[in-house]
Amino acid sequence: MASQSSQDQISVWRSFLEVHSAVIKALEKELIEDQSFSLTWYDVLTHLSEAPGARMQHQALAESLLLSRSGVTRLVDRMAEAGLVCRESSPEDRRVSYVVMTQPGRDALDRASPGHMRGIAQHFVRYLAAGDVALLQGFFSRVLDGESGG
Amino acid sequence: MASQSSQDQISVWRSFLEVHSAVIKALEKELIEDQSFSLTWYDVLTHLSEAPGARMQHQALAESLLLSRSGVTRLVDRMAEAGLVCRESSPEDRRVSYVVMTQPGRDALDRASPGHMRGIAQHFVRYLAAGDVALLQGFFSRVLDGESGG
DNA sequence: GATGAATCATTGCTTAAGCAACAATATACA
DNA sequence: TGTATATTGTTGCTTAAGCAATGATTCATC
Repeated sequence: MASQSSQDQISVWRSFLEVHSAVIKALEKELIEDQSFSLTWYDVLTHLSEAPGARMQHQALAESLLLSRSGVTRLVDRMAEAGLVCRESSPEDRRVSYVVMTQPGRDALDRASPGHMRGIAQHFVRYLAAGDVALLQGFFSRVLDGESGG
Repeated sequence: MASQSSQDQISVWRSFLEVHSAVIKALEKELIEDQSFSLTWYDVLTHLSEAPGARMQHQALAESLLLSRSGVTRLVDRMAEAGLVCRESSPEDRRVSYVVMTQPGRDALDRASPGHMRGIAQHFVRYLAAGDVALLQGFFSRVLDGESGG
């Protein structure tokens, strides 16, 4: 039971990185083959679908997606051109503009979702042993709590 | 013990993504502030330092770093310009060129390493509870075995 | 030994992201 | 009220990555 050496811990970190890269690549590939859009687009649609009115400010979207504001501006440009979202300016605060999911956006998400869920199951979830879920979630939550605060 | 719902599993996946993004950003920021180079450069130096003769083919480096060959070509261009690595062509196979760590590269890695290790400890490892290491490593290994094979 | 297929690194082109600077608007406070 | 400060989204510029095509070389098979 000598599994707390510094080497082991670094090794866990490295494996974490490798797993991320491998799984992301597999999922992205599938998503692009099936629906010809990226994981980022999927993320945008998911976040919008969960927001009240399927609408979010650029700022909030950037925070949720962990992207910069300028990144979101261009991302929304592309998705709007593809018809999946549109912009609406706020009457209350004329600086803000909302990103709103369109019906085609909803449809695209509905089409992509089952396959993507299957992909997550196949490339990630299926390797979880009984009891892993709770433990991993605990660990991840501690990281996120600790890192967001400081 | 009802912790195996599909929702929980998806939630673990999402948390995984968030943790990756948050921790990577923190580490990258520190590394750039302290040593003015990126996590990718650090990775290159680490892989080289662990390779026999501190040398690797582009191809092998690309596989280790999970990058494309063209990406590695340009990455090595930049690092060579900074003096941290150099190229050596193989006398046996004149197609291949090795990437070799220089002494400045070694020095840079030695300078960066302690701080980066501290960063990994602070932003990631310190949230590991007793027993998490073995369990996480088990999970990650299963993913990597499964995904590399198919 | 010669020719076709495979492998290695590189290059041109495209895409996507970040930072810093900006303009428009809102808020604070005096 | 008026002026300084902060916030929101956008734009210019830079950086880094991938794909597909290329050239050089090696391998395989006849």
